[in-house]
Amino acid sequence: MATRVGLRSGADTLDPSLVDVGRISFNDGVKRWVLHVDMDAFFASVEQFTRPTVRDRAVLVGGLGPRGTVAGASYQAREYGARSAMPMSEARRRCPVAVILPPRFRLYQAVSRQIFEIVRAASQHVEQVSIDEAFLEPEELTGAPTEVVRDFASRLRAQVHHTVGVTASIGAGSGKQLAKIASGLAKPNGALIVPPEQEGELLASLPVRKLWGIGPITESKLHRIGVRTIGEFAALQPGDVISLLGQAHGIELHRLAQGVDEHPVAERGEAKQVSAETTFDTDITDSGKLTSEVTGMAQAAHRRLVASGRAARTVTVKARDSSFTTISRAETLPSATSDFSALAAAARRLTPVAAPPGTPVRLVGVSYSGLATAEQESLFGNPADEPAADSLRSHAPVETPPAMAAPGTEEMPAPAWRAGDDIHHPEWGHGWVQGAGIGRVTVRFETARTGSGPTRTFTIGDPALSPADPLASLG
DNA sequence: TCTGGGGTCCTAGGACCC
DNA sequence: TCTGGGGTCCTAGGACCC
Repeated sequence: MATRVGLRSGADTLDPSLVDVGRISFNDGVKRWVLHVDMDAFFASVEQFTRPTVRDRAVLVGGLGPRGTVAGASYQAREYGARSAMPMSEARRRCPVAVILPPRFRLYQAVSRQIFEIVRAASQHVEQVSIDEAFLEPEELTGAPTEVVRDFASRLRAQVHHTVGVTASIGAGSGKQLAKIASGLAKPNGALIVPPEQEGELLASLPVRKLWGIGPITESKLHRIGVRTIGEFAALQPGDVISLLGQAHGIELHRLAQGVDEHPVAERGEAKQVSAETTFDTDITDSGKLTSEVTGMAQAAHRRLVASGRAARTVTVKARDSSFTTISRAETLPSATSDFSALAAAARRLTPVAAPPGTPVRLVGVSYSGLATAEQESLFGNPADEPAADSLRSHAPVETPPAMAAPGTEEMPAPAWRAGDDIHHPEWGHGWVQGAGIGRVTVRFETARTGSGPTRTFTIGDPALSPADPLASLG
């Protein structure tokens, strides 16, 4: 059947449902197909691809400190019960054989960019949701039968895998909600195209938690009144939904549960906020230390603010105490600025308000919002607010970043290699640190293109070893 | 086993203006 | 002097997502 698509010969064989294929039409109830592309265990998969030795092994990507959590777990690690967002200590307990690797976000970003180039080439309408997820609404699929969508999805998956070396799963349905649910069900390395006539049944049988927008709190509210499936939720009276979940949120979720989902696939705008935060290995009480950490976060967020060519009007400082209570305090400036000293000064003013002196603090963060483009800053900024010397000051670091202020290192030591670090050796090429023991470091020399490579052990201070760019591990 | 870091959107209340 | 209603801006917190 599908092979006849587009053929115009033999008028008697024309099937109206096929004639529409490939025609651009967004009108009159012709069924739209929304696809959701989701990379499988993205961070862990990129690690497995670029470090062939761990390709078939349990891999946990995440913070190595005492308060680290799992950012990515390979499917092998998931078999042991390790999961994303789980404390790393718990994940290691469940999966002692796992290889633990610190995240290499720049590498994931680079791979992500390649993936979405492919995706954008396949569809005019793309909405990137995160580093590893996107919705598509390819015009050529409007009104297409299921098999045509299936072919499209399998070509796209093959292309992604061939180009970047990691697998994607794809779900498709009449709206974003169903496409997302379908991709989840298709994982790993699969595709699920939900025909229109099966959507209702599929949706109704799923637990409410699967609905996009229902988290642990809303789930337990629904459980309390005996509602466990999306079908049961859909059957509630609108009045009951509103009193339980609120007007806006409740009604929107209720419509989704009933299969009403007309959200367009649309590219997202620029970020509305830029932030940086850090959790300390042990709580901080010293206010001087706290202020310097806040300044460090102000600087980290400022780097990305400037990189995006923007200026901010509102500065927010967030502090979380030892009881996990989070307090935020904000200050809005007269006009948007990208001047570091002005932003950092506001952050420092807010610090004692968010974290009264003496409070044991486990996390601090700085966020910039009320963002304007840098041009808007110069257009609307009030010159009287900014002394002439400001342009000079803005380039001078206000304080030494905390990392460089670490004491007890008077003799300049060799680089402290950590497991997972990228390394270059003039003879052996690109490698990564498998282990760093007393005075020694073991390096595995391999990239995505080499296959599993050899290991060599060096003394820590070996001058032939130098830090390498993670992107080099793509080979 | 105590709970990361980057975001988005919504709500509610107070200040302020008309 | 009191009342009130609408609109906007700002702040703080919470739920949710990956």
